[in-house]
Amino acid sequence: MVRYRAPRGMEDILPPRSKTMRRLEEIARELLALYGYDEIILPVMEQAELYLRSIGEETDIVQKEMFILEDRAGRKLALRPEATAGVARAFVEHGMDRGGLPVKLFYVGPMFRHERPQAGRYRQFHQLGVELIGPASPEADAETILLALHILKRADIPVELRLNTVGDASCRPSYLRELLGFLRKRGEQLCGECQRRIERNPLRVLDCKEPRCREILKEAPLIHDSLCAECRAHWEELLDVLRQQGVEPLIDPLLVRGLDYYTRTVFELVSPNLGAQNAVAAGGRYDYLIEEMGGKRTPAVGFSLGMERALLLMGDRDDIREGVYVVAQSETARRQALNLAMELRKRGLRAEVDVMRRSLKAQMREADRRNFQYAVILGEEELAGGYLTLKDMAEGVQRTTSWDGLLSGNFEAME
RNA sequence: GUGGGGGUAGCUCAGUUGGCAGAGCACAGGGUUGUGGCCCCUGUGGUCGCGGGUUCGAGUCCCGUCCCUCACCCCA
Repeated sequence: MVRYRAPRGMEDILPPRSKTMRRLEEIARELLALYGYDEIILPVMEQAELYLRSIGEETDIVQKEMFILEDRAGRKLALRPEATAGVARAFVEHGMDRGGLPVKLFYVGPMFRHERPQAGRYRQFHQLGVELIGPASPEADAETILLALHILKRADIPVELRLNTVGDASCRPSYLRELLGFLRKRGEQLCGECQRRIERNPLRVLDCKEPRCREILKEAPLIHDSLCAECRAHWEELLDVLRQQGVEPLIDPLLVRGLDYYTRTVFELVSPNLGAQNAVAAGGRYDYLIEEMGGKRTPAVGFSLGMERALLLMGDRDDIREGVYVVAQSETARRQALNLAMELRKRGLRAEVDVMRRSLKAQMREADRRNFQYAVILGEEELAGGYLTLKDMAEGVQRTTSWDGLLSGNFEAME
């Protein structure tokens, strides 16, 4: 009987999954270096108000999904539901613009949302995210999208790019008025949830999945018809740059993201193999967030990638045969086996010895099961004769060798 | 928060009309005194999610509860 369980929605990531997760992270880190991003390591908690201000008070994340706790002084802290707000806060707090723009940052780590767990959705999950702070250009949007695509491609995860624009402060308000007018007129026919959303967050009505809502929304005014000249130009240039890079986005005029801070570009990288939670990575532009955090008006764009979701689409790689398992037959041999293993390790080789005090046969089995390339046998005969037996575990052949020969890396001359 | 499907060995799952709790895999030991994989034998391992009820008897029927899972909502 199990006495304790991991908290609901919080998963233990065991080997070999943990290895695969590390592999994904390494792939990303490698590319991030090539694109010129440096890591920022943030606290996993922030003052709760930070999220109200940045993500939006009416969003579900803030309304019902935050883990909130009080410190001893009575300050309300929230476990971070996402990291962009924290990056923006740190950027402002440390005056990071003083070293010149752009500032290119990435982060990796756990996020927390108190939701009902589901496939690809956890209460603690890991995101790897990128923030490109400073540029207002569509090329910047394109670069972050291309980077996200690049990472996923390297990880062998096929995705589709869904793209939209949500306008900015100069065109969104008038569009919202227009949309609101439409929704109020047709509100009766919408689902109950949408009727509530009309007043609280009308944009969200757009991506309702109810068939009858979708039907009505076909006639809804689209932001694309209301974009200001700047937003339109930005949008078209972005499409242009992406296409030039061989990326054909799926333009989804109804794509709206759940965070209030987005302006202009929003995107999702979705996989058809994920079930309902199909976004592996998502992001967008947030030109006012830094200012909202008390900094100078600084445009920025970024995305975050759900590691668990990516992991769902990655297989665990088979371990390749590697290293030396030192098999010892007698008690005295065990001491020497440990010595040999230590010497091999000092030379940078994977080397292990039996610590379960098991039989030679069991040690051989272990060497095989743990995918060692070689077993070195230190038995009675070897001790007496002052030599070692080296066995190639894949080929099944063995020969004698000397301690020195082994340490000098002389594995190759096997028959 | 709402709905569907599930909780039996470490894992994947059988378990007939209520009648002694099983298989495969994994793990451990062995198969003529040192040698892994294939094969064979043996073994370890279950308060059948938890609590109550019905019954001579409950994994099985009833009630409650917790958890997992999928979907809605929302999102990475």
